[in-house]
Amino acid sequence: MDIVDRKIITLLAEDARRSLADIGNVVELSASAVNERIRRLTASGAIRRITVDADPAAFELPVIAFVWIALAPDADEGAFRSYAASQSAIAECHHVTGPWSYLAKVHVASLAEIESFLATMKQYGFLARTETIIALSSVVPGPFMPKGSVD
Amino acid sequence: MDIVDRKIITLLAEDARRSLADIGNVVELSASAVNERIRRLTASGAIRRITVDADPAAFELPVIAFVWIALAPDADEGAFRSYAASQSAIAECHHVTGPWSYLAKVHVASLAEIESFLATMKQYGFLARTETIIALSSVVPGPFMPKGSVD
DNA sequence: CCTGAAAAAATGTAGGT
DNA sequence: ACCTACATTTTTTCAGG
Repeated sequence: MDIVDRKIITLLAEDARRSLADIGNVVELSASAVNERIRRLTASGAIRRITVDADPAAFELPVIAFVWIALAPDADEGAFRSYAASQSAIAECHHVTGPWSYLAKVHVASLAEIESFLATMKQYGFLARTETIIALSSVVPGPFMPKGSVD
Repeated sequence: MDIVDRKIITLLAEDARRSLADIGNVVELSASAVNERIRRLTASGAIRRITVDADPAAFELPVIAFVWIALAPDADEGAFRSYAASQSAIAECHHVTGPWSYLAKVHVASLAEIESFLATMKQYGFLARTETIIALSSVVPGPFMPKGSVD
């Protein structure tokens, strides 16, 4: 990962459909050299995947919420993790410092859906306590990638 | 936005380099029809951009932090918003319900860098109080897109 | 809004520094 | 590692239903 690799990834982050020739013009390399670098960056895992940033509103998921989670003392941590990974509503979930165990970022259709989302997790026996914060607007929106629902 | 459009975007979210013919096979349309749908979805804003999900570690930004921000009573809200948008460390920033005004997700190289990040915002006169939560690990990682630094 | 085929463009590969 | 040239694949355009 040299400075050119970083530049290439940053250009792709702006627009991953730029041609290799275009990118080559910016970083002063041939299209093949850029291609080979992208291949290496992908193989090494520096590039995880080429993806799409979509509008949550188009998926009728206009509500972003951050949910603090304190896991039930007897909760199966492994089960919680695979549950979180499988839920299409959960865009991110981190184990965090501070008084709560996890922080999840969720995309939902409505406030009512947050309630049923929490109720389901409660039924699974995962939750001790939660606290939900709603995003009213986004100064810096952050990307949205619809997950295929794993039902 | 019908069910086919959603399926196309979801497929692109998994791997935006799939060929139109491939996608067409899945949704049972010709490559041209898929192309035309993607064109429309992009024009309407349902697709914001094709981008890359990168590994923060490759950019030497292994630390994810969530910073709760209470804006100083006399802070220029507009200035804060454009500052937040310009900072490459800030991956997301939302105006939120609850006791804090904003929640920012930041990517940094080290804990020390969080300190200087907060110090800079304090110098600009934006901050009244902040609270920082560190992600210890990520159950569901969430994508990382390097922003070009606007210095 | 779709198909199918032709044209244009981008990507992947080979051989030579 | 990179370049140029070429083969292959993909994307884009367009006539027609």
